[in-house]
Amino acid sequence: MNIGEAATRSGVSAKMIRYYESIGLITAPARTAAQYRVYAADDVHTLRFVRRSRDLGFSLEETRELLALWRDKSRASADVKNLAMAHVRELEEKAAELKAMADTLRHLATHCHGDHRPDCPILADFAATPTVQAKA
Amino acid sequence: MNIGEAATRSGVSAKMIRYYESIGLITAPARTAAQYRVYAADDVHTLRFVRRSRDLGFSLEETRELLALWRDKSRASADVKNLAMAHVRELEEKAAELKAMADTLRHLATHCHGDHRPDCPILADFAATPTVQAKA
DNA sequence: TCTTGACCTTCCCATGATGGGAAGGACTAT
DNA sequence: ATAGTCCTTCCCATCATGGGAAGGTCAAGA
Repeated sequence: MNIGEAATRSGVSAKMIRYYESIGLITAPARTAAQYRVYAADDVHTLRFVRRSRDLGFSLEETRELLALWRDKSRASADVKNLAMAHVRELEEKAAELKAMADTLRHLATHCHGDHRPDCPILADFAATPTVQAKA
Repeated sequence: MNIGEAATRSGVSAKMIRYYESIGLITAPARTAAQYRVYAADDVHTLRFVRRSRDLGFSLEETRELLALWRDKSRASADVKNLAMAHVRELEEKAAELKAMADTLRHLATHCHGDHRPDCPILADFAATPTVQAKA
């Protein structure tokens, strides 16, 4: 099958398939005489794996590791679990960070009338001279 | 004061100050005969405003709007509040998305022994042929 | 006065993951 | 044969930030 069909079947755009190939995430497929890439069903399987990994927020480098583990039939499940749990912690940290930003803003907005008057504690806070604060 | 001092005082790197100027987020300051940028205390104030906005997750374009509102002494607080609340929703959506990813992964990891054996439901899930699923 | 070191300037490049689009060749159905 | 849809490679853009080179400037100390 051509790249278009592989894209449709895997949910990975043709553009991305070529990119993944260029960075060595997936192996280069065979080509027709006219240089068209030719994919097998198994390649679609791999692309779906990548898609799932990306959907769960793994970076391409992490996905590369997961692919290696997937292909290594003798891998230890501990390696996979460690990678996954490290990622879970990253995701949760990031989520907590966003949540904290949202809470701060929501709090400021609570005290903002939200009418035609110019007075607004949100801007007042932004403009306030801050005490030294660390950046996450 | 020179750009280095403005950077230290505002918490915005010199690199970023120049960049913000180049995209018109902040106005170009006066220059010495040797082309050194010269900042006033008020400029540091503006930079701090930008910094605070960025720390709360506003994009540079949103920050541009907030700056305009800040400078417009006759703004309606409703405009500020709307912008802030729209951003709060974005942040909360994003946070929920990350949390969902983390939950899914944590769930998969729960059923993974995490020992020397190769068997691991995490990879098994990744490799499973998915039913059609929408991407967020 | 000269030197040194810390500052400043502009310019280019890199990141991560993705998309847009141009120019040109290949294939398919009418 | 012709149109339309696919494919190819190549370059550019995004978003916000940092790294670093090459070269000019300034202040302090010998």
